[in-house]
Amino acid sequence: MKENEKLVGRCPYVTAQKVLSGKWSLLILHYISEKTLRFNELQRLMPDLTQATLTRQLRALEENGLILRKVYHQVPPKVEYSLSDIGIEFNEVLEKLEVWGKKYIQSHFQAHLEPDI
Amino acid sequence: MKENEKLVGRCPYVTAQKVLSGKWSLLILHYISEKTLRFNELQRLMPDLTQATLTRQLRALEENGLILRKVYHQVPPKVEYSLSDIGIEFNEVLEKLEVWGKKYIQSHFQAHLEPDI
DNA sequence: CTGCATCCTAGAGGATACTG
DNA sequence: CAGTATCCTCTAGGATGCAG
Repeated sequence: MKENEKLVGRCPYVTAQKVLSGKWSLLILHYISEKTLRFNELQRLMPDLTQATLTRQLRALEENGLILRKVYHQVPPKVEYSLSDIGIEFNEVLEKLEVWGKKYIQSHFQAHLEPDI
Repeated sequence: MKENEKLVGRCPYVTAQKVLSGKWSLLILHYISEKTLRFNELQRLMPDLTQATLTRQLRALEENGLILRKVYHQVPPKVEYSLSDIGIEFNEVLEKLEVWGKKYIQSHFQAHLEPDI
């Protein structure tokens, strides 16, 4: 689980893989890319994550420099998440990924399902 | 670890995340996208994976329909890996990802290191 | 509202040895 | 050459409860 560490920071693919390893990272980035969001807004958008997990994923993305965390010191607390510069650049990837993901779903899940989320 | 299963096949991001969850999947796809490769060629390109791990990653990519596995029944055996149709389409993502990954590395790893792999 | 602390489990992936 | 078969460790992430 640690043998690719030496490639992080050198190989763009290994580095990207590492940064995006969170199970929900792509979805979170997608939502935040559309609009700055508060913690509970993200929760409502993704009811399948627990609070603890959402927190961890957000921390990881923040530590990796993809998102910004702005805290309003007030009661009750308010925290907003937005994309960093490099996070904004990731939109290019996200767009291609969405297109590809839809094609993939079309070709692998032929059943009629509810619309995308 | 199973709570996003219901979104696989519906949400392109969750689906993509799942398909690409292997630690080496992006790198493997990158190499195969350039050229059909044999098992031992992949091994030599990525000396950090053990045989067992490489096999598992390839199996996963094959099961997810991204790569093709062609077996030549001869002695010694010969197996070639190449991209499937949907795998070829993934090149669009890969290209953007590589560009972004390099930018990310530039902005986060300022030290002078050996060239990319 | 936005977390952190704790516990727990599944499974990814590394190491090593063996095989048709 | 291209794998299996084991074993073992580690950590991501789910569940739940508490807190400023």
